[in-house]
Amino acid sequence: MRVVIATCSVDYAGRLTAHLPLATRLLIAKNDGSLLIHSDGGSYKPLNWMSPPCVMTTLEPDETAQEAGVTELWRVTHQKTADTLVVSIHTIHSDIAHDLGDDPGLIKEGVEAELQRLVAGQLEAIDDGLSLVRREYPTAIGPVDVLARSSDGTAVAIEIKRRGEIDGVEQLTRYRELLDRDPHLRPIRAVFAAQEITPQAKTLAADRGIECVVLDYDALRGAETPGDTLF
Amino acid sequence: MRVVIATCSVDYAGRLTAHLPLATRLLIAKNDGSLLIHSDGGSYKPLNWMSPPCVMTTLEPDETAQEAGVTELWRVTHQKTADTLVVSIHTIHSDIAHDLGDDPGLIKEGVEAELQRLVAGQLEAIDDGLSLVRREYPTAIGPVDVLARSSDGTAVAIEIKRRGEIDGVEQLTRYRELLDRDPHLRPIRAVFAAQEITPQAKTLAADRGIECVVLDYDALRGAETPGDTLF
DNA sequence: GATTAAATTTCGAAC
DNA sequence: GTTCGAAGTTTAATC
Repeated sequence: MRVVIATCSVDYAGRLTAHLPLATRLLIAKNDGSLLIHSDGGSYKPLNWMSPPCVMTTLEPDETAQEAGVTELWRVTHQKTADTLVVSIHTIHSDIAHDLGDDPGLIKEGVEAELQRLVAGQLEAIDDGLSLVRREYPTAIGPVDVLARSSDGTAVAIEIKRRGEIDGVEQLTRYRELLDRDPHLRPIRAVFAAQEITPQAKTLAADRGIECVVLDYDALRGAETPGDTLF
Repeated sequence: MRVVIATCSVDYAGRLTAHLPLATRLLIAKNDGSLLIHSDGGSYKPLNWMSPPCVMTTLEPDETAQEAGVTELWRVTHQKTADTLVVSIHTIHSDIAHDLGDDPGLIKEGVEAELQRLVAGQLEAIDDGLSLVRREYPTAIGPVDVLARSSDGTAVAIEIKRRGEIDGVEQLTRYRELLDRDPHLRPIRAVFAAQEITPQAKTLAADRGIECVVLDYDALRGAETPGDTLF
């Protein structure tokens, strides 16, 4: 990896055409040929970048460019897509190279899968009297997160999201439509459960006759007893 | 901005819980307190990060940590959400600081808005005999990209995407449903236009009686005459 | 390999 | 300030 702080301008041509005016920025050249251009702000997204697989070549600026103050030209190209990124470097303030080696990678937990597992084990968080039929209940267009039965025997399709948005309601609507064709399941009750639900999603759900439940992750986690994980 | 190459392990607790085992990585501390942790691979997304607004503090490792080889501890916290990122540094290989100043920002062109403008000006790319009613035709749930009329007077709702996926078909379906309630427009013909359309989106569109058109961006751009931009 | 859904998404605009 | 859709999205899972 090579890390450079330089005053430069940047041009990109690919999915779109973009230009960065002359300024001082952080350039990160990774071993796979990819390049990131960061400013001292914004979030983790670079101002501009080139994704691997790609190749970086350093070239001499032509006379016109030299007169404009360009001392070095970096050209990064993606062979397949013909995307090209050109960095016109005026001044290099710092230039560091270091071999990082492979990274063991991120170990994470606590995402949607766990939320689904928690809800499946504590259906009372959705409604009283529900019993689990199965998680990831298959349909022609993909599995429903949870299928359950109410105490009166009605089938309940539950879609679980971390953030409930309009797309999730659409997804659940499609599942319900398919499940409703099964005479053993019809009529389906549909529940949209998420840690947070946008107002628009709530409105659409209400319009479609879909119930909304806001989940409390900490409460679900806290209520889980060690024994629950055995089932 | 401070740029450090260090052998470290990282722990994050917030939306999820995550851990990075000991390895050599690039640490970028931006002026707004945010921190990025990059490996020598992957795309532009860091292995781990903390988004602004947040505060970074450097602390002395306790005795246990020191015995484990930790020479420095960085704690980055987000006040509102209580997210916390802790970097346990064992060895610093490089440590650079540089004031970058504000960035003028990216100038870009060629995104969906332009695609919409091009199609509105060249409705023959959709079908022969169409005439523009208006772009961004308003409905209760948001504007339809383009509303046009066929030569026989039928209203045509056109949804334009760069990449046509199932969501776009759902969106267009909702628009058509609403527009169909207007006696001056009914019955609505719906067209889903995109540079690429996924098979599943095509299938759903066909099932809903929505036409699909694959757009050729370069052709649209090339066919545009200077005069067209006046209208 | 293609496709789909999720992301600690981020980013920008409209309301 | 919220909310919502788009992104040169990226990434992981699934077919």
